[in-house]
Amino acid sequence: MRSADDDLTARARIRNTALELFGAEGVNRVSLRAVASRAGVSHALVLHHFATKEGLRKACDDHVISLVRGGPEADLGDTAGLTAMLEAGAAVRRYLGRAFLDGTPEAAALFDEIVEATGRWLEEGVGEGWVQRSEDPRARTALYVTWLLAPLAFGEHLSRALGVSDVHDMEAMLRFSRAGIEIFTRGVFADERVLTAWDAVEKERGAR
Amino acid sequence: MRSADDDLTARARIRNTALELFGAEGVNRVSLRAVASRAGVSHALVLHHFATKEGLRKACDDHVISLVRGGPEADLGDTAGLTAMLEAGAAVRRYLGRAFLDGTPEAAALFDEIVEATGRWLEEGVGEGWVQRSEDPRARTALYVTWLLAPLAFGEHLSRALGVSDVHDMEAMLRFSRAGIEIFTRGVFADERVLTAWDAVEKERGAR
DNA sequence: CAGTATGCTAACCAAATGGTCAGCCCTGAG
DNA sequence: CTCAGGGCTGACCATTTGGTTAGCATACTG
Repeated sequence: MRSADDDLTARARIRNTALELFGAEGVNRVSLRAVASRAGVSHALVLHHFATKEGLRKACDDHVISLVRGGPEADLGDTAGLTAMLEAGAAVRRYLGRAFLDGTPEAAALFDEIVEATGRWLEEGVGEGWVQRSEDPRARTALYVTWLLAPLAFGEHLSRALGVSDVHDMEAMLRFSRAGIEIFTRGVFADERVLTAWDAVEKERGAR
Repeated sequence: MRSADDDLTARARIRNTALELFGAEGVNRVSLRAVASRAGVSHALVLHHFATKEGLRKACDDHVISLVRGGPEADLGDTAGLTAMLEAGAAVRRYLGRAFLDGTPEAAALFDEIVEATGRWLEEGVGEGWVQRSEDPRARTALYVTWLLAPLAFGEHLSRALGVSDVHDMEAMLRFSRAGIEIFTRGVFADERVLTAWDAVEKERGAR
């Protein structure tokens, strides 16, 4: 890993280091000096290349997003981004989770983009009959995407619940993606009683 | 709101203010001085009551968790915590989302507790026939809980996708919970082809 | 009344942070 | 060779941060 890094320009090395640290600790818990020292450069060089800390963060955002966008398969359709997320390295995934949570404009744009693509994909599926019709397609799409991305944010807890040591362990990821597809395919509830109950609650709320 | 706060002890007022700010901005982006000034006290008083910033954070954790645990209905079963989350105020929800993301020990314990309760509930449902049988019950439970909590972390993006202005708008929450229950009840996919495709991919991966 | 705990504050402190600046070193062009 | 420009650094700076301390006021208790 370090030997591979040696080939990179200092600028790229700094960005990669920042990506890693930001993803692991959160942007504002990581100082420029920490990034610099871990990248083996002076902290002034970081500013020299990225002007401000915000500039560095944005560079990370752009890099990660380009990785996700221009992934192996150009088409976001198929499994709607999930594959790209799966393929991305652990550091990138961690960073993405933070970015969505911190609500940077770049992350928001990416989210919206994924929602839009997924919306089209689901709609297409409805037309072709392999996706259920929804009573609120827009909400369903948004929630579907949120759920796909949820493990990025809850990875730590998820892995603990599965009894896996490493948060972004590949085996664990495969396991819960499988569980997710199972839910998306067969649902969780075997009959409509929860749905009915919920509708009753809402009706009562409306009457109140 | 402010008039209601006037009745509280300064200690409680500080905690509530911190809860609000921490939830909105993230713990480490909020200074003790910011909390103090917003609560209308000196920053030294904050330390006087909570000793350290970490102490304040822990007090917030404990408070929020006790709110969630000892909610209206003592039994976490039914809708498995979702109701409690719905009933909790926006500030509390925001804070909870941050807490899960920051991975504090208290949040982790709460998560595990919810997973356990939900696991029992789903198992019971399987026994009684109103919950689908799963091929990996543990993974399903973990994912189910993660998905229930996901809106806490992705609220901002979710509301944007729904075209709602306020992140924790009640109407929006009702709308996507309904969409969620719809998915849990009927699934998303109308046939098993995605599941089958996924299994094929994994088999190929295993062969590799 | 004396004494003492408690809520509270102003002033202060050391450390760390993001950012600036002057200048070194090295390569590549004239 | 010269010299210009980019990569890179050490030293410096203002600001903010979490945390400490001494002390004030008020209220309860003997």
